[in-house]
Amino acid sequence: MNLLNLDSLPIQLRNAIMVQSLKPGQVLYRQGDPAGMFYVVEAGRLKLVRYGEDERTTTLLVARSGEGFAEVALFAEVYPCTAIAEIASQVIAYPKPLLLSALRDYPDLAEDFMTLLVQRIQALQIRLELRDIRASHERVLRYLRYLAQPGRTVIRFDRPLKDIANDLGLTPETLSRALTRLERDGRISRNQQQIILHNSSAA
Amino acid sequence: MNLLNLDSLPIQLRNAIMVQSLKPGQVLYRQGDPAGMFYVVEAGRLKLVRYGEDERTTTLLVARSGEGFAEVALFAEVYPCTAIAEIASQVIAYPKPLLLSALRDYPDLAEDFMTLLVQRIQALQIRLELRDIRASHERVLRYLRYLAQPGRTVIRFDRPLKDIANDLGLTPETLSRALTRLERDGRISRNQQQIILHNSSAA
DNA sequence: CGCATAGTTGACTACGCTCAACCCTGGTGG
DNA sequence: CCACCAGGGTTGAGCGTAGTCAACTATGCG
Repeated sequence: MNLLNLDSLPIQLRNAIMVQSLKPGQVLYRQGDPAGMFYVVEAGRLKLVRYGEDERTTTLLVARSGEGFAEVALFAEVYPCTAIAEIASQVIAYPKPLLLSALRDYPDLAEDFMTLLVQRIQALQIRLELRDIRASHERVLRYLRYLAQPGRTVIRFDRPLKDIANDLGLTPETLSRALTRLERDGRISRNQQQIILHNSSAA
Repeated sequence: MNLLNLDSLPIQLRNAIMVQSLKPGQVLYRQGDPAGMFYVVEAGRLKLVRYGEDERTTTLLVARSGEGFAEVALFAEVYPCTAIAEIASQVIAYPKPLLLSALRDYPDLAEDFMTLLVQRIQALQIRLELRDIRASHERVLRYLRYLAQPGRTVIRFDRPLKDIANDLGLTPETLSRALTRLERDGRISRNQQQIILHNSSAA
């Protein structure tokens, strides 16, 4: 039983899910809206952002095809962040009360969900750890190594560098300079959208 | 049923728990050790730190009396961080396989555990959001407001400022200067270990 | 073809880090 | 009981680096 595998779900939950299509830039739900659904990305890409005061925005998560999000909403009254489609996307919506009762009734499903939560925790911890690296080029390098699949050394960004800069807590200019510096120092190579890591223990 | 309330636990789990005492500075488990236990702080205070390369350390969590930790270990082979007692402490240890099977058997317990995981996610998100605030004094102010109980305006630190500085991604010097600046600007007052927030919507 | 946006590069600024000295407190031992 | 010491906290001076603002290029889309 798996949240991402529709056929494996209990029938009453399976029957209650809905599919929703989103245009690029479309908002799925807003920070502060009553929390009614849990979502899984069927296709496309969404981002979850929190708006602080004075224009600052923090991207809490980028959810890609096959990934779930809004898990926090199951245990809260309102959504703590805003979900926006970065590109055209389809999402599957699970009504909160039904999913909650399914989690009570099916330990397999609950275990699956807990695994999701734990992975989320680990991802956040890694991002936090990244922020402790002061030097921008070192931070970027660590980020790249984290992105690279173990063993592989090539990375292709599927979203604008300026968004990645924001995730890393840098300005686009600083990220750009960090990348050129890493290239100058021979730590990476770049051709068009592709980045190749060099000579390093890819963590 | 509640993880933190021993009497509410199923009997086979209740019988398996162990209490352990720790001296200040003592290590409970180390990053990389095989993950065998989940813990709850009975008394005292522990910190969970990750060691990066070149001396950097990230404090992932400070667990106080009544709080659980090492939840990630239930879904991993090894502990991803090191747990150290900051002061003399007692912890309750739950053997991983027993707790896992209890989570399967008792939906109430599982729900309780999921709530814990979600709270952890939210806390990490808040810390990440804090890091997006560049100006040190604004970051510190937000942190203070976050620490203050809703409605209350007085904060008492129970651990050294240098540790707090590290949590905030600042040096002790910068934190010190940020606090004096906030005081100079009338945003806070200080007397000995106590800080009072002023004139603000305490978020 | 023109516009909007992303990315890059440059010059300047500003803020946090580093290193250093100093104060203060608490603990220890003579 | 006091002298000494260790560690935390504060303050100062100087430096380095990321941010800011600006100009310019490249790319994609209408």
